[in-house]
Amino acid sequence: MKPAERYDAQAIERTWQARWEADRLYHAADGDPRPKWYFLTMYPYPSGDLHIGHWYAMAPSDAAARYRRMQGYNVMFPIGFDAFGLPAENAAIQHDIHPSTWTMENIERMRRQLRSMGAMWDWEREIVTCDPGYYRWNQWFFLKMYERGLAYRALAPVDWCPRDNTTLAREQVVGENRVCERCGTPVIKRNLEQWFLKITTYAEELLDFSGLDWPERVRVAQKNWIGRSEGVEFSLPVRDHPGKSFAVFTTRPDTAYGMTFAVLAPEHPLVDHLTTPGRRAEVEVYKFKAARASDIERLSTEKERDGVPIGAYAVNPVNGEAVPIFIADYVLLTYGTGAIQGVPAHDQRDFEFARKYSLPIRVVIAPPGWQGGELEEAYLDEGTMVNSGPFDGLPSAEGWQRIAEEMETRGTGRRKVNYRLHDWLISRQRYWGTPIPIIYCQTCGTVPVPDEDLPVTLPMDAQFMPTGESPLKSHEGFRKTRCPQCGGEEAERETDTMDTFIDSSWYQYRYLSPHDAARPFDPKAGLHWLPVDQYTGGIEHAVMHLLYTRFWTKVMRDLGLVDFDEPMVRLVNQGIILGEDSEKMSKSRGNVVNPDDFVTALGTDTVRTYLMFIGPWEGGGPWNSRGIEGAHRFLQRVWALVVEPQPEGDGGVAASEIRELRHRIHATIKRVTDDLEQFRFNTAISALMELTTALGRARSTPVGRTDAWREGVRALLLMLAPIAPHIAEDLWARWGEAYSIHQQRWPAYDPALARAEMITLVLQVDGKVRDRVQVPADITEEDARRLALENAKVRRFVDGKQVADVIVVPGRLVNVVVK
RNA sequence: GCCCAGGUGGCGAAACCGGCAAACGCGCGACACUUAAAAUGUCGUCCUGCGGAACGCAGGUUGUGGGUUCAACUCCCACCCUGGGCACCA
Repeated sequence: MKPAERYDAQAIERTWQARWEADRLYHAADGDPRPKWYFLTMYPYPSGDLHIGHWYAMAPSDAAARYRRMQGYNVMFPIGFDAFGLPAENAAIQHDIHPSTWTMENIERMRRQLRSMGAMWDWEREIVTCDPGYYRWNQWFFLKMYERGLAYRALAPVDWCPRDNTTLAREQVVGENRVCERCGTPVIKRNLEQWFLKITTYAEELLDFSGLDWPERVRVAQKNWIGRSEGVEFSLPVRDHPGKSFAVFTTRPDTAYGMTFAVLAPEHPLVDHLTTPGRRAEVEVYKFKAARASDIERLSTEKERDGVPIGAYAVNPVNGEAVPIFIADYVLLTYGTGAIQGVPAHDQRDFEFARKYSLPIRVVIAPPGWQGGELEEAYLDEGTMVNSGPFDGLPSAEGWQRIAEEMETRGTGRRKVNYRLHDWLISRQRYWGTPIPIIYCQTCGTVPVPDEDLPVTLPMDAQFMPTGESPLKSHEGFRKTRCPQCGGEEAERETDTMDTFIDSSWYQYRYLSPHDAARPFDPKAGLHWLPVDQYTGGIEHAVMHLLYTRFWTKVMRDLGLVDFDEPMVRLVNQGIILGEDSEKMSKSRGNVVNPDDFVTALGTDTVRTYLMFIGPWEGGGPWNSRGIEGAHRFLQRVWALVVEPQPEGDGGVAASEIRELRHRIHATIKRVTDDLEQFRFNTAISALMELTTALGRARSTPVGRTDAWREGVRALLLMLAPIAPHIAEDLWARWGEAYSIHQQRWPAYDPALARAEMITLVLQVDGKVRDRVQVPADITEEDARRLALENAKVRRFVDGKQVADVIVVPGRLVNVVVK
């Protein structure tokens, strides 16, 4: 007997990765006759190094894709890089390196690290979004939307650092007093002309998830984000200002008689017109304060409500009463009409506001048993209408409809569905992004860049240091241009760039034909591959990215580019991998796990196996450096099973022993198959561990020299292949099977063998376990009952008492109920 | 404040439809192999009490308190705690 070879993960992994790549093993051809399966995992941002979080997202995705492939599908599993964005620009400013250089160097490093994972990515389809060949299609889509009126320009506030003279992203505003992260200057709001995409056009359709196999939590988050509500929008004339009025939206028109004040958002355009001279100073101070606060601050319930009267009065259209107009920061310009009716008796916020400023609180919906006393808090439920003129005595639900009708008849209001969702603001005052393909001409106005002039390329020699403007604005060569319509010289390009969520809204289509110069994707390839069958990625993208890509696909459908409504049929979101201290990994906490260290020490297959074994994928959880040893030991035990010389020996094997082993094998195949279907990698691996132990025990007995045992090893390797692809491939070759294990069919189980012949029947008395007996699986109810009643241990607890009932659960237990 | 997810041994977890709570792994302990150690293998390992003890026997245990049921980690009600998200949404 020669000594067995040791498991040398590094050598095996290097060898097989090179071979797979040379053989283009994972290239997914468009014309393949097998059924297609488009498996997409969210592409990474090239931040520098492949983080353990990337591994946690991608290794199990790869295993699931490999499993699908073994099920007989032609699987496409592409990869690329989300290469535009703020971090590159920050790195550039800090380290005086060009964002492009920084990004491309990171991509190069991450490609190497990604390859070390041994995933079945089809690198021939790689995309990099900062490549003009990619982002020209961002521009093309933008222009299509512009043509159809889905892209428009409007004033919108941004967070602004008055010292650096620059727009700040939310993450660049820090601390409770909201200062610029670079210079510490308090941030203010500034209105800029910016581009929007009309996602609200699709609000109703985006609420429809039928036909989508998406997690409940994502559907709920998107529903809440869209925030549909039904109500009435009506107009309030302003007293002493003929012709002036403003609209309010309410979901409670039934409370209209209870309005005792009105509130405008501090940013409301009418505020300046209506404020009386005596109120102006106080109003200005309040407006400034509101502009300093973040929405989250303004919306905090901890904070006391405050506001300022502007000196003007609005007339309640239902009863002609004049009520004071306030501004208050709890009213947001971006929701509804940016103005509300103040009904303190029936809205808690208005109630607190009215208390603070001693405004009347008029009950118009009587709570049950109400005697006309003062309320302690707003009454929000339905009730009987009072103090409401002709509507007194009506149930409020009916009053809702009657008042709405009356407003519509008189032309002062109309029923309306309102959404919380705003249009998508896509302008960024940044350098490192897709230029917006628009030209402003002194003569022709806003002119789209003609198709043949695309792409509008991002100049590499721009000054991207913070100077106070969009970096492209100071690049004369870029900014100054000729009008494509009139040829005039007095034309300038748009200098803002696009939100990077645009890149990721349609990248799944670009993978189909990443080098196509004539169109965003090849429709023939699209017919074969689309839509995406399975999408995986982090739960943090539950709303924005996943809503934008749904919107984008609906627009593409309306442009005739695709013939389906939803981009991804199935979605699974993994949880977050935490540091060993169960805290979020961060450099400042010092709990960041570097996957490269473990890959070097134990091998990729061990890291992959451990990440999948650690717990349910959708839950996330803490990393444990000790626990990974267990995964490594498991792979070593599989290794030993195949590689170590088999002990010689003789001896008869009973048919029942063979049946027992084969039962184990087939039951395991069933379990692992079911688990992988549902992304339950942890329990799949524990089933494989149990099978490995069983095969290891049988190995040194006569059963270890039977076909049944060899069938078990073969099945074990096949089932291990998606999880630990290198060791499975290597052992497959050593076992004498033909290359490659990754082109084999997933093992099938025989249902008859997967079923157990004997089961453990649990015998209970009053729900307490008193004995367990081995019985044939097909024992009759009658036999089970008799067995229980005759059982000595059961009788000890039954004797002397009366049996009230005997419950038999076939195949599981018998419960004898006494008394 | 609201919404979502979750709370099970020393730790990560399992229990799929209401039917054996703790599979699998980590850690720990004992033993085997070894001159020794590492590695590997075997056995043990939720808590309490009673056994000299292998084997046992009895009771208890899934954040807390109730409820439904022959039977509850699982369903219902109330509460506490943790994590994530957010919108005072008129």
